[in-house]
Amino acid sequence: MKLSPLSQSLVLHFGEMGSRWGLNRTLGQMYAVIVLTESPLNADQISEALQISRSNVSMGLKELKSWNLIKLQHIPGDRKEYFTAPEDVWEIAKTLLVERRKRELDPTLTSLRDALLQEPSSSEDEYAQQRIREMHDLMEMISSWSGELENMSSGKLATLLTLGSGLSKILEAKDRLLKK
Amino acid sequence: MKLSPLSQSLVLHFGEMGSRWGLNRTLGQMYAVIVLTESPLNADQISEALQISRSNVSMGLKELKSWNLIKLQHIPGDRKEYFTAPEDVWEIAKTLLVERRKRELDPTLTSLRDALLQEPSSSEDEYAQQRIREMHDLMEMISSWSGELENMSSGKLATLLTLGSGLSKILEAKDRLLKK
DNA sequence: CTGAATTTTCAGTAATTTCTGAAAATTATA
DNA sequence: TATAATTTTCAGAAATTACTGAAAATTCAG
Repeated sequence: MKLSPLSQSLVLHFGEMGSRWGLNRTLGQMYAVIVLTESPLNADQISEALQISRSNVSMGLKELKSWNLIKLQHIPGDRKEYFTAPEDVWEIAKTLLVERRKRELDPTLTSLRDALLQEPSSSEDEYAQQRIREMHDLMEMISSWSGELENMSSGKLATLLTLGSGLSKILEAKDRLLKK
Repeated sequence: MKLSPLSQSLVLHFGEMGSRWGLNRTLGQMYAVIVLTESPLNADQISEALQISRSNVSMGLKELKSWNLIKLQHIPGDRKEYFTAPEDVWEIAKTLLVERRKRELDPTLTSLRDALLQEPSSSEDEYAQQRIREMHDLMEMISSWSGELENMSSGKLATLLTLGSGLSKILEAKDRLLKK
């Protein structure tokens, strides 16, 4: 499978961004190819399109599965496994949110909680625990809020995101609103 | 400067998380020490606390400055430069949001826009552009929404985050609410 | 200015991460 | 159940990233 110049350039860009997104270059490239191609792809096609080894593709697919970013499909009469991305980009975004929360927030929340259970052994420790408490409360809020978003329908998410500056106004009015 | 067991264990944790947060181990550790210590720290103290070379600290501080995560202070009678983290963890969170948007979203938005300007040269390209359009619109929304958050006061942000399941209710009522 | 204190830079090295090919494991058809 | 197709694993190699010490640059008190 050969990529068109259009896809090629985006695939390269996703590769460069991959590491910034908590993936890595190959994973970024692989996902770009899968997202941009309408038909389901098998490992050999990905390997050829990106000029990387079959085994590398296998490892990459394993990782993309662990991120829940790809869907496995079977094509009648073909023993190979084929993969697609979800059709709805909102779904993809929500999945990324879930997974990044799991990887970037949850372990730290645990760690902060542990630290709060320790007995402070000096005034320095007391200060540290105070900051730990603040970080913990903040991350807890972000975490539960992100859980909230994860359970919203794409439509509702879109509504929320398009509010723009309306958001502030709504917040000002929220007490009035929630009383009912 | 020697770290207490309490700080030590969190510093190690932040080090491990560093790379997942788009920093790296040393940067994560450095920031943990700075956040958890009440008094401003100079490069030598950080170097000693983390057992890393002075030059490594220098590079790390440069990077933390580029992230706007630390504040430079001068102590009367001392020529060294001292650093602290913002007192308000919400400020830190907002800064992280700004910087990650700049690094993780903005370049891709540019790239997606470029791709949309290309002339599709096949039906495959047309499909690709359709997905690119969806990704672009989504990322644009997230980007401008995050800009919205960046300009909110900590208090308002806290209100928003504590809404929890109230969020959905508010969204349902928003049309009614915004008419006024 | 001068020079001591401090910070920054950077080439080389060390550590980590990613990638490959070969072999092992799994799967599914006949 | 045997075997051919396919996927996965993994040890070593390659590539990338991070770290160090020495030297250069900067800063500032006298």
